[in-house]
Amino acid sequence: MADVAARAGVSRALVSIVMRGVPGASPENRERVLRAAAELDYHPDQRARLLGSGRSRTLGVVHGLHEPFHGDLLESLYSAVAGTPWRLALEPRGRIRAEAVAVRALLDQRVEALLLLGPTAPAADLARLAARVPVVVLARSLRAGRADEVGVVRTDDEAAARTAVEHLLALGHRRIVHAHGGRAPGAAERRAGYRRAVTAAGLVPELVHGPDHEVVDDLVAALPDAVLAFNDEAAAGLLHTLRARGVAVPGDVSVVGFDDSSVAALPTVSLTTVGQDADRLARLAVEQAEGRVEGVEAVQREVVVPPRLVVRGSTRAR
Amino acid sequence: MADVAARAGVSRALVSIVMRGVPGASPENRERVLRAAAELDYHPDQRARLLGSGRSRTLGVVHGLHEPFHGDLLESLYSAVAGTPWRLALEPRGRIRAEAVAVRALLDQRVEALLLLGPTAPAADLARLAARVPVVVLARSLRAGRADEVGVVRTDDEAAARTAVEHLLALGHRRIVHAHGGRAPGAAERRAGYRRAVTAAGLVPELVHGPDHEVVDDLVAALPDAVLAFNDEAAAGLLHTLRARGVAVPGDVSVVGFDDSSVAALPTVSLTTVGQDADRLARLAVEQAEGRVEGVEAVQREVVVPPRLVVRGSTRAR
DNA sequence: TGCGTGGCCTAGACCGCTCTAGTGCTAGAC
DNA sequence: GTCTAGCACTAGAGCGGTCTAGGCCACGCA
Repeated sequence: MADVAARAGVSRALVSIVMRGVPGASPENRERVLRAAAELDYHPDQRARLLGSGRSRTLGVVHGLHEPFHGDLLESLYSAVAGTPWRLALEPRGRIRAEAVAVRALLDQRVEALLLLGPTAPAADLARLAARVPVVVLARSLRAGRADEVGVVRTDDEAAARTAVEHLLALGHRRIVHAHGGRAPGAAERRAGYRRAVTAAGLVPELVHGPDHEVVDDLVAALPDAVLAFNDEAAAGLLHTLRARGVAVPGDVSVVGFDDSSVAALPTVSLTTVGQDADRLARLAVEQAEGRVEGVEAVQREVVVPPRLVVRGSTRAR
Repeated sequence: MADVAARAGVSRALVSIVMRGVPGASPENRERVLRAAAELDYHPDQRARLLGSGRSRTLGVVHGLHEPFHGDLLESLYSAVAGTPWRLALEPRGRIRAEAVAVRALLDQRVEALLLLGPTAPAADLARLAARVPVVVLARSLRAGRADEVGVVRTDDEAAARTAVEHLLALGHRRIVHAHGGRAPGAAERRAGYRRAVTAAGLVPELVHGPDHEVVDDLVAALPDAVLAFNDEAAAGLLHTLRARGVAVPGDVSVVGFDDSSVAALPTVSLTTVGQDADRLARLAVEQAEGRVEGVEAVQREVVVPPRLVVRGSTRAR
């Protein structure tokens, strides 16, 4: 920085002003400083910059290494912070790296808020964490009351199931089976949405747990009009197994998945699915984090985002 | 830090000594400082710490957001740096975030070396980058001479193809077709390995490009003993298509993939595949980066890691 | 002429650490 | 009894920025 100042014939303070892009420098000097910086290939040290200004302007993100949807969310988070003064610091968790380690690393970097993607920690731990730093949880629901200080941004799983059922009903299907996800996150909401939508149509809910061999046997024996799987992996597995047994999809039976993961988009799979709106989730999460950092009063505790139906080749009218 | 020093009744310098875990403090004072730190929930500011010591002790990692294998590599990288003084800084690249942006962000953090996972930049750019900071490329090969300053750690793709062919030969298969990957990274090496191994066994190489519909038609019409696909996705697609057409895998034909990705491990897929040794790649990459940072003379330019055959349910003896 | 006023610029404190160059003290060597 | 060595500890100068307070210099206006 001193070198740039010397070369441009100004003080270090003026270099700082120019590099930050704030008013307070004449056009000539601004130009001169920028040229000197370019010639010396000078780029301000991010760490020093953040240290000097009292704050870090950094949102810490904890994501799972082996969850494809987190990749989508991260992509959307980066576009959500583009153009804002915020930057993102990533710390992954995985098989050998615990969530707590990732959080600790972010706190040691003095991030101003934490964005936790599908956190595994119990609600009580999250509440304790939220007492020290603003926390926004993405892609996981948290019972109200347990952790009121924690912000939540999530997809409306119940609406997602309802949307899927309504799509199938619109195609003329009547007997719609739900292969549910047991105790997986979101599974309960999806079951509820399924039940409600099916019942509302005057039909009877039929639930089976995950598509294992026996379940598939039963399905093949008494083929329903459509199957609503718990997620895309389950749906894809089901789809392949059914086809291997000579059942045409979507000819004989329609299949719907959840998540709009990359599996669903594969040409050989081409799965109709209900996806999460990653862009919107990300944008809302950043806004929520920002609001909490600034101490805005009116920050909602929980924001629920409607899902998006993606129609592909695994569903067809009766 | 001053608060901790005051509470423990020592100087800030001694707190620094204790927090860094270096010798120079009496057991009593060490204990006292640690207790004070715990009571105040004091954790040193990472940025200030790195700023103060001239160096950052940080390896910058650029990874793709939508590449599952990078998740495995990251996991291995974190275990490779555990216990060393190094930390990792992640910057992802994706559809909207260019590799150059990620690299710039890492340089602004003053990382001491760059670990690029499957970089997309041309070799010339990498060479230019390597002139400014030590660079190690993972999971991509780089022609020698083009970028001698760039370190490379990669899997031996040729050996991988050879290993796969030898596995199939050992099972008694004779007519082995390779559905190759065209100009994808590593595809050329895999073709070469396939050709060499097949020819060495006195057989004739048969190459087809990717498993599209016509190719599958041809395969079904004149069923070979085994098919070696270019990667797991292609292999899984092939597997499903063949089964849907009534061809038993591995009963009628064996299928082998590449990469040992998560697809291959799915119970419904259960693909025999040749995988990359992520742990070893990661360890070697960290060592190489470390060597380059320390200016060790004897750093190899390219390190090639042998692949690992993972036998699952898609291959069977004739 | 005197007096704000605002734009441009600089000196220097400060952010929260590390690290060098000491100081003071005890103990062993001669 | 003096020297030296080594240990425990501290003062204070950085690290590379930001930011506050203030200086200087037109310029407009009474």
